[in-house]
Amino acid sequence: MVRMGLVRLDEYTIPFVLKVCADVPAVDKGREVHGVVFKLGFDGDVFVGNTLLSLYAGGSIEESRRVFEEMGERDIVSWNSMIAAFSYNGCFGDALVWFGKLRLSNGVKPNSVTVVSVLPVCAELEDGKTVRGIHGYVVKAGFGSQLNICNALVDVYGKCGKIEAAKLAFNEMGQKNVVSWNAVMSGIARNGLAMDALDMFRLMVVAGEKPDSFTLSTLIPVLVELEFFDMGKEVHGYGIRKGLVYDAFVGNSLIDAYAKSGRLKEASNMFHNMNTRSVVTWNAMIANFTQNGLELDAIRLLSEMQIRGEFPNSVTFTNVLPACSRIGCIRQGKEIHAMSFRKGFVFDIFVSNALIDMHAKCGCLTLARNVFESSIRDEISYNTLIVGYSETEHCLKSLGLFSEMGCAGLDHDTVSFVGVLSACTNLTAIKPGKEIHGQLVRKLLHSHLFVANSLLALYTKCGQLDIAKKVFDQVPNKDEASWNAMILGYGMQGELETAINMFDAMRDQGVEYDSVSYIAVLSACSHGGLVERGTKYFSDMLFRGIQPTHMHYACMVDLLGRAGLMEKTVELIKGMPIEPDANVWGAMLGACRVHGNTDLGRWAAEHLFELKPDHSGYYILLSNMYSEKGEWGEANKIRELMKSRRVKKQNQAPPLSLLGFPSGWSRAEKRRKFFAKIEEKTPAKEMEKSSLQGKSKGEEADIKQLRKSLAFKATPMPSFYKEPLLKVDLKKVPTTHPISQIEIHKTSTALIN
DNA sequence: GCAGTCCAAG
Repeated sequence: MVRMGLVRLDEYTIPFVLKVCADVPAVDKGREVHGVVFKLGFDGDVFVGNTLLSLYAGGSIEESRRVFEEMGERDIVSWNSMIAAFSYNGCFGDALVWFGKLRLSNGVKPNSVTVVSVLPVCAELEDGKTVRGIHGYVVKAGFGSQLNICNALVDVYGKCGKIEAAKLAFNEMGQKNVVSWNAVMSGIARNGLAMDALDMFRLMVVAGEKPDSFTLSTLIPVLVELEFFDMGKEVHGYGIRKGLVYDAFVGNSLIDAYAKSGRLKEASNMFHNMNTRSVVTWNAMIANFTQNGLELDAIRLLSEMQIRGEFPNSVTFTNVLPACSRIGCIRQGKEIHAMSFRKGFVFDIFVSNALIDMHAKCGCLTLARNVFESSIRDEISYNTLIVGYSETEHCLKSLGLFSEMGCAGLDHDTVSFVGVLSACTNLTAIKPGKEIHGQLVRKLLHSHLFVANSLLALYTKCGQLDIAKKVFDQVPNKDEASWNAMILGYGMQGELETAINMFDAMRDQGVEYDSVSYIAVLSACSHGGLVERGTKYFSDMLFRGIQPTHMHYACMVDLLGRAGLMEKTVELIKGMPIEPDANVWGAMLGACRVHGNTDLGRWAAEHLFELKPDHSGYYILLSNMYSEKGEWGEANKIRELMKSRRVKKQNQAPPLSLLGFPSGWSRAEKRRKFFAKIEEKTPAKEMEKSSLQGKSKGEEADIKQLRKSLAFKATPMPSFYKEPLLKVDLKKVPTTHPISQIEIHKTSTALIN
């Protein structure tokens, strides 16, 4: 660096020194020189002023502006420097305003440098109108034959969504180079026209232009979009032959392509063979793991990238959060939340939506709501929360959000409808449900498969089989869930013959039975006391290799038990390969009650006392069984037992299994209860424990190790997030039994991707 | 002697 002490500062040396200060950069030294300039009275000189502008271009807009204003005269370089400074500092609006001022000023005219500086600004602001204006100016001013300007025009038109204009500008170019082709292709691709982009690529090859690394990194995502994975492999081969795969962009797109086609190993190979890994590389790899069910590896990679000195960004968090909720790493999820908060990523709508989803999926609806309330919101934010609430006892909030969404000017889509209908189903709220059905018909969405399935769930749950049937008949491509809903509906309504006929019709129509279909038909059989048929269906199911769940066993116990086949029932329970749950024992107890079998009833009840210690109904039922037989002593004993265990008699309906229906809370209900309980006590600990259930020893050790080794430290949630923002407590909603929507939830999972 | 350099990935 130049020692200023040795340099005589005059109007000849000052620009030279200033240039050095700008290049190093040593802005503070430059400021000293600026002082000298001022003192010597050179600040009116255009050339000196321009050098000062270039000194401040990288940082202080205010200083640049002051220099500009204090300049005695300004030339095009001064104006261009100002526009560049605004653009560099992200002040795109100001850059355009100054471009406007320049056009209005007398004497100075924009040149080609101005045009290439302003065009990227238009792209940032997606301001197609201004591009058109600039295009006109380019032609008028005679820059129309400059390749780089035409390329920039094509590019910016594409980025502003003006595809036709981009194509036109491209076609009008007298000569084209590879950049022109790449620009027009990427413009088409980024506007979602993957097929057209591929056609453009073919034309490019026909025209004899050699694809370069830019071409490949545009083309590969296009092939992914079209699911042309084989072609992707060909492109990979071409990249290898031409040495283009060493390009970071190409490598990253290839990782993504292999990940999205489920080729985990190829993606990993790409990752390991890359010599420069950027945050994008890590993100692609994390997405690879999350998408292919290796959630643990996704979370592990988040810490590994930090160990290797790469900082996660908002995309990293968006990709890793779904992994956290899926394997119950709520603590990691919360750490990411805190980290996003510190880094300001919560202001990124993708991150805030992923956070809402993560909290909602983990059952922490209050946290989800807090993020929602303090972020900018789009359709996905609303949908995530609507679906989240619909699986809890606060279903009413789904309805509130659904209408709020409309008031906020956002369009309801199929996910919103599925969510709100699921809430209506849980609430047995037929009236709002019908209104929503009306909206669906107006929007022509009523025969959309997932939506129609939600409608079926609603109408069958509310006992309106006739409407359900009409909806059902209108669905063109019914799936298992559609049939299951109807079978369950008829079964619940007691129209057993119809239920069983539908079950048979289902397969005749070419729709395969799934686990739920058998629950539906078995419950119909048990209603009607059709022991033989039920048993046949059960063995049929085993024969087809469908693993019976607790629900299936509960149905069978109900079926056999009600028919008085106690020995067979006991045999079935004892032979179960899985531990019987409250549904099974509840069905057993119900059967014993019907047949006055206190011995077996006691056996079942004792298991139930263990499994559901707070449930008064079972005690009362057993006690009543004894009193019906006149065994008052035993009856009293049970009442005493209940008292000593401090089980309060609640004003609650008996479990549905005792009413002859295979009961048990739905998955959502179970999850809600589970989370409500642990949220009160030790959220993170219990959550972690539960996420280890059903994992093998190795996996368990892995998860534990991972939790220990995560590179970032847990930070307490800002108190801001702890305060519930919703002060109004909505009326408590009675919980209901959403059995008929077991299949519906599968539509609501892929919200954030 | 001062300003701008086009097209790509998660």
